[in-house]
Amino acid sequence: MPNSSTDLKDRQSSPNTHDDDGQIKTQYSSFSDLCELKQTKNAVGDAVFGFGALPSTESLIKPCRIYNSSSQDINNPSSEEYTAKKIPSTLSELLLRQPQQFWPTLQQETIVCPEDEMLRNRSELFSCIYNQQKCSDQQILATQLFYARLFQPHQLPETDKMDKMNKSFPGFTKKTIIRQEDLPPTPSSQDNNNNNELPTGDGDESSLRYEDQPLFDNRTERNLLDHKVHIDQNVKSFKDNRYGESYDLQYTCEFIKEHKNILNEVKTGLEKLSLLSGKFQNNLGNTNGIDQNTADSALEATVRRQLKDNCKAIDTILDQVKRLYNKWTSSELYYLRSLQRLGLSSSEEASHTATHTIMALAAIALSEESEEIKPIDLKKNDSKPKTLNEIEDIILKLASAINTHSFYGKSDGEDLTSPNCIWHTKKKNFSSNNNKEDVKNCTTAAEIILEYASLSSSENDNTRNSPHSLFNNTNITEHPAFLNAISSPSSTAPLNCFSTEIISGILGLSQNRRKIKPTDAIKLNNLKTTINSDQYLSNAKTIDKLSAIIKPKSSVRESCTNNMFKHVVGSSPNEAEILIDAPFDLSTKYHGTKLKNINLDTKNTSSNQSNDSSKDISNDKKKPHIKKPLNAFMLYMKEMRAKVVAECTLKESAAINQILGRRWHALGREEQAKYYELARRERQLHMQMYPDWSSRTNASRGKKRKRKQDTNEGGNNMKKCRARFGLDQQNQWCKPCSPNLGTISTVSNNNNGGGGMSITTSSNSSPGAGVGVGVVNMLAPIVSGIVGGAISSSSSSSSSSTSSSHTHVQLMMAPNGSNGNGSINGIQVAACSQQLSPQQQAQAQAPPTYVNL
DNA sequence: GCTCCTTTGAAGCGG
DNA sequence: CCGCTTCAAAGGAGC
Repeated sequence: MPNSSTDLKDRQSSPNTHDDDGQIKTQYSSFSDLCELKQTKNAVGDAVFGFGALPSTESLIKPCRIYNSSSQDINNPSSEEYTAKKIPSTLSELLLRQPQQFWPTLQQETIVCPEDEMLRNRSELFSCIYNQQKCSDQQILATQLFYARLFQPHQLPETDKMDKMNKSFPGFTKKTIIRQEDLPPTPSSQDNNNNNELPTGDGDESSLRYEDQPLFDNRTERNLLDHKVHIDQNVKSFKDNRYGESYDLQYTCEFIKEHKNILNEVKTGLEKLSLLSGKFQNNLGNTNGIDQNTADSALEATVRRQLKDNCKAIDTILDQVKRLYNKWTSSELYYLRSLQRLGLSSSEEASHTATHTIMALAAIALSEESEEIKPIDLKKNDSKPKTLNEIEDIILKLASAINTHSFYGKSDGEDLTSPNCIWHTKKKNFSSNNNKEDVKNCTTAAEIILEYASLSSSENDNTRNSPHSLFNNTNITEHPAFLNAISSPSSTAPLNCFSTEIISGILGLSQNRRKIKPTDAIKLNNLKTTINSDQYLSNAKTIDKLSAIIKPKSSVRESCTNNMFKHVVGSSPNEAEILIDAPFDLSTKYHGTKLKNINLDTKNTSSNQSNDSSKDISNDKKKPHIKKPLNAFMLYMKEMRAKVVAECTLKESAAINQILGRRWHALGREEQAKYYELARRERQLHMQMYPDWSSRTNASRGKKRKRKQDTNEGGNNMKKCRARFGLDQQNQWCKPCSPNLGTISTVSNNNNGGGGMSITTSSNSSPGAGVGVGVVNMLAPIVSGIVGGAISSSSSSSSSSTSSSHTHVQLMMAPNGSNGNGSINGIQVAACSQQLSPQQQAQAQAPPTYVNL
């Protein structure tokens, strides 16, 4: 196996080796190492990955071949070596075949140094993913960045980590991703919202020069700079973290997102470039007839030929970029879904670094396995494409293995003697950190309860008397949820969900978070989770006993155990219906803030332990709130918000959302379709998890019932434009909002009525306090009616408002054609309603003027 | 600490 | 079926 004995630490000192083909084979564990390798000549690649050329489509799309071998026998199917070292056709095949080969568990008693093994295994997987691909040096660098980022933190002690990151990331941001001197000369200094000064082209002599014409305009550069800022912010967030642990997961998620963002930017840039090239070609063709000069014609012919070639090259690259984007999208999806299935959160507070790392790696590696994205030409040659669940199962299996390993492993400096207490594994901060507060926090009532439960559970199984046998590979504790729970520091883990997972893991209830159905599509069978009825009963008794003990104690225990035990007990076939309300916050799929909130809520209650009287009341109130699945736009917003925030100075979400709304409409159909598909999956998953849930469930709880009565007029008008444009863009406020500025917007009396132009209005028919959420999408006739004076509140809730709605209309071009909803014929109208004074109403009825077109 | 703002889309409800 | 309302996310701002 290639590099099987290579340690990442070694690689830091000798960063690169080459295989027979001269390809970079090893990994770079610091970004500065990567920077040294930078010899880019390809501006496109630089724009994509900061320092490398685009990977070829084939190299990144095709399934990874494992274990190149020079042996002749390896190619002979009849040979023993072939059998032993048979090259799996795909990475997933390899992963499925023998996970222990990569992530050995303690069952393999030959393990002497789990840390070394882990590092080796990681590097092996890495090799599996990329070594066999025909990548040039530059091509592989980009992905190496990702892996270096993933690998590095685990190898370094806490203090070294910080130093290393401090050293590596600035180098990374300056030299690799952005490296301003590497940016192509800028024709003109373009200001941007981040006030980044672009280089004027006269960089230092050591800077690398592009041989080719820069393919990207200033905007791309600006985006790259924004990207740099974003990275810097991430670094800052890393530094802010007390323990230097959380950045890992954060980066795992954000790195994928960053890849996607950059690819998206590149795609946009390429599309523009393609367009410009086409125009140039056309212009060239037009002038051809005018200029009869032979020499010029010959030159034009040459130029035209080259332009044609360039266009072809651009299209090819564009195709590659799109495929890469899909790949990363799939990776992200697999990763997040796998996290979700383990009950883990992508929040920064989660710190199952090893688990997340391997899951991210596996997700990336398997991103080609999906039938949906696998190119046709590859489908016929390779093994059967994996379904989403199959891919996730592979990831979970790997996570299971790595968790078993890391639990005992020395990756964090703990010794090999197994911990007696699963909550204080010496991992992370509890024993090594002197922060007493942490120790105090980790010893919550819930943890004690769970520990007791786990011990009780283990007592029921004689095979789990010894620490090692406790985590026998075939017993229930192999369940990744359980393992993850174990490997996570309980002071930072989200208590409710996390605890539920643990209890379920103890009980061997692999799918505790939702009602178990025979038709359940999610399969965890290959996790070898075993449940027997005796075990269940004994554990159920334990839980009952615990509940009895705990209940009178405190509200925190009430709140902590309420959910946990409800689900555990509810997992009984007889009581499965209790699971209907099993709490699972879908928001954990994409970021853990909600999970964190849950956790915080729980902890808050813990500070109020004396409040026994409110126990019953809180018990009733503790009904879980299952949120709606995100729709396509919401998914888009989540993904793009950070980018928009980085690009502009606007702070308020309302304004950001407006921009996002416009961008959403400006999005191509294909792009939108991607989010629609994602949203569809979300809904399906949500339906699977909560078959009995409906949005009415939430509504009936009366959590946030909106007031329907409208308000005293004017009260919130100021707020509207302020929300839209922000305080620093008051010149864009409408007249009612800003009497001094009075840039009254367009009052458009277009009577298209849905004919040639579609008008999307965001109008609160009764602006003011009450109808905050009552944003109504009105169609063109309504707007026309409003503007034309036939003013009637389109919303049923605005009866008391005596003043008319003024529609603030903005026309903007939508690059895509008609989509039948938001924009037709490329024109889109965004409108916001405002309360108008009588004068303004008169103005509103004046002949239309069009602005902002 | 709660609510509003703002966006789009999905779902539920009433007519 | 149509139209309206609510709620998903986000975070600054106002109360």
